[in-house]
Amino acid sequence: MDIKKTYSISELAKEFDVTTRSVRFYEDQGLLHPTRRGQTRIFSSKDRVRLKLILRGKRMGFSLSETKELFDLWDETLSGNEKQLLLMLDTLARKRAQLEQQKNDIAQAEMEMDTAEARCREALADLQARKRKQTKATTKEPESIDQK
Amino acid sequence: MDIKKTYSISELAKEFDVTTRSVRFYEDQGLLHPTRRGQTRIFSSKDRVRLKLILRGKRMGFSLSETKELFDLWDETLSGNEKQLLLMLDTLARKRAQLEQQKNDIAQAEMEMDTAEARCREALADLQARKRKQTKATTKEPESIDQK
DNA sequence: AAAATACTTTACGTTTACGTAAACTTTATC
DNA sequence: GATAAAGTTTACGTAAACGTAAAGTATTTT
Repeated sequence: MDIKKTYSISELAKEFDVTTRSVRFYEDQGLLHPTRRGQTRIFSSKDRVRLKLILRGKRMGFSLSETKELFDLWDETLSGNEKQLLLMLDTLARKRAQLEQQKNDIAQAEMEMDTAEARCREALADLQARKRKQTKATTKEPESIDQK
Repeated sequence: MDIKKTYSISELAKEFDVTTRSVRFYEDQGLLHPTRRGQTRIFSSKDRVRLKLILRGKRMGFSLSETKELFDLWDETLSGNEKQLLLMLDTLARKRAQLEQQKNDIAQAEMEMDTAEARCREALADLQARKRKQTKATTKEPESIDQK
């Protein structure tokens, strides 16, 4: 059970650091389904979870429509007929493959960042060694810690 | 050392499964820097590597301009002054943090997919158990695999 | 009750990452 | 040397994901 049952648009916006405009847009696109009290939107904790999923999806490079497809598929799956269930399993498998690819990409990127960082540190060490030499050579100037 | 020294636009496009339009666009945005023989673009193996990086970046949810920033920063870093080196190290650290976040996101997503899949399989098993019962109960009608 | 605050709809604007078409040139092939 | 294949520029079109402004309503605070 979540702490609260319902949320206003600005509560959600603040919590997840998005604009209310975005939240309304997600509703427009059929990703969120707040009820209304008069005109005012009332978001359920299900909506809250979905917003979290939307944003995670974005960080993972998923488009809104991809995320929507997943939501819709899941909703249909809950209605429980066999075809939907099989379709969902299939989709899950495909998404898993995607995640594997992303993990590979990340691992590669990390390796390259390792070597990039190493090179940077080498170059830095070089520069600083040279600086020390220069300082020794010209002992008269003490402003060796020169920044600007 | 790579197999080849230079590449045509369509070679690269084919190898990485993008359109030539995209490749030209990446050049336009300053991410690739082919030389010319007359009008024709000639891509170096450095360009090839960069194209690979562009596409990986996209899979990881990076925009072209983010990727370009990294390229530019790296080029400047190679010019070797201390400020650039420190800036690069800083940027690398920030990117690492981003990758950590993505790894968390992926781990979360995988967990949720695990439970989703489990539920699917349960539901499927349920349905199939019921089907078997029905078949036993009403042995007279063989059209128990009712679909429509 | 007036003012401030929060929320609403409507609608046009913007950026990103290309697609698509037109009209032309260069290079390879028969 | 014709013709096909691959490449080029120019330029307009488009979908996604909001930003931003306008103009109104509802609620809360003073």
